[in-house]
Amino acid sequence: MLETSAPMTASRLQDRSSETAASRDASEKRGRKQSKEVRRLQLIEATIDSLARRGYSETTMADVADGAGLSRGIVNFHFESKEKLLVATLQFMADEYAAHWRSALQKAGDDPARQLAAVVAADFDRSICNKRKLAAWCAFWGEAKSRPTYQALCGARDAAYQKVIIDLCRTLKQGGGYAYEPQAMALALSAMLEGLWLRLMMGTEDVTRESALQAGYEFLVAVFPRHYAPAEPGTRPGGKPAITIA
Amino acid sequence: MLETSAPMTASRLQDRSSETAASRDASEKRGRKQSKEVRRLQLIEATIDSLARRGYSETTMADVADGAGLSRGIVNFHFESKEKLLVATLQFMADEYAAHWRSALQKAGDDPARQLAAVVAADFDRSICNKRKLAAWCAFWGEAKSRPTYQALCGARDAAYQKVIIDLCRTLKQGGGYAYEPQAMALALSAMLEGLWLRLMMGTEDVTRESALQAGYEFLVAVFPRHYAPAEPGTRPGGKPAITIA
DNA sequence: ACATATTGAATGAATGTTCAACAAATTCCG
DNA sequence: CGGAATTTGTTGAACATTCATTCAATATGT
Repeated sequence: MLETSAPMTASRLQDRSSETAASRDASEKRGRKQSKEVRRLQLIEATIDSLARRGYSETTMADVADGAGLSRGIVNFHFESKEKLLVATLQFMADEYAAHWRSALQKAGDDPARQLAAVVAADFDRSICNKRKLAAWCAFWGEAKSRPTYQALCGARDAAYQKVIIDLCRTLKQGGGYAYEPQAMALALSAMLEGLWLRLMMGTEDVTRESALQAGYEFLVAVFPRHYAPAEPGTRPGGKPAITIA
Repeated sequence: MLETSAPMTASRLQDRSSETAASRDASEKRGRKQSKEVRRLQLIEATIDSLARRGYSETTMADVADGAGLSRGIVNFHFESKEKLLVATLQFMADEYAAHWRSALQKAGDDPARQLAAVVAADFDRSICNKRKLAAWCAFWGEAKSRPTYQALCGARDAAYQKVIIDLCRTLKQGGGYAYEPQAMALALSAMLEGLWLRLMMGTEDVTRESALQAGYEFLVAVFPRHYAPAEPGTRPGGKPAITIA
């Protein structure tokens, strides 16, 4: 359950002398101008890999370089230092996450109930929510308290995200006559999503992406009963987990 | 907001030559048999301090020894290695956490609604929920994926905890005629608690122990409306956050 | 030819571990 | 009881290892 989305991981487990998927995509053909940016991405991907496989404290420059199939000194050429490589990696993940939920929000149309459900579902999308990425996020979380730079980037669910969730909760409250404080409800919701990520990363128990999303939906159904209803439980052989927008 | 609970922290910020609080408690008087265990605790406290202040990756044996006001080689005498010191520290925190929620559960009496509220409240007790401890937990989380030993100990809310929460949710469901799956609801609840810890640790936004507990209570009120009701919002100058057991 | 990208060995700093010497407490024995 | 003998706890310097960084040499593309 919860397989990784990147093809790199598998190949790197067996042999580091063979070229990585990312390097195959990148190399040859390209001009230098382009290649420079591609190299950075390649190294960032290798960093995420290493974070997921070895953890923050055992991620070394050599490991990243090997993972990318390049030489030792290369990282200090493209990124100035290890610290800057890690910041760039975190920035990359934060940008990717933000783009993802914004896109989901937009695709959901104008109905606030549908929008909120879409943002919740987006959190458990394969492209965002896989062992590799979650492990990397968690690695940064663990170092965030003692590093202001990380702290600023580390909230995937940042101030802008929080504002959107609060506004959606407020809108639903007005439209459904609920009693709750939107602020507190939004905090509870986003904290739960983050907590579910943590559980998924840990991999203990039998929590899967599906059961995590299910828990997220149950939350919505319970808190906003006039906007959501559980889909009939019998009829979902393998399709999307169940929720219905009223 | 969210001050640390241990007296050691303050003294260590100014001067490491002066004896630490913990060492003052421990030293003199005691026989060796006793002192050995006390030393271990002293070093474990210093480890938690270092994890909170520097993060996992920058916590060094020298820093722990200095923090405890002892010499460099001492840690390898009481614990065999750095790895074992860290495992012992994590074990200590896990035991402490488990003892805390079990105690809260027992004190809550026989009413399941009161029990569940008590377990939620216990999570935000000063003795458990302070910057120092939360930062240390998070430091371990960040390394847990790549270390099976950590992974086993790292779920503060472990299998036993989860079972209790599920059972309480099931009992409430039967007594109140709710529609939710107890398993999923318990997952949502405990994930939210963990997520709130994470937010508190990050210290971003204006999340405090009080507002986090408030969010936890709002969850209970929303999900189990026949068992909980929000206390009247106007009347709490500084007392416990508001919830009423029906 | 020139600029840019890449290599890999050399370097130096940081850090976990070891250990011989030392201190303190406990036991042994006259 | 009192002073050696012994066990236990502690120190700090020495050691070996790991790792980020540097840089002269080389390769590649313009």
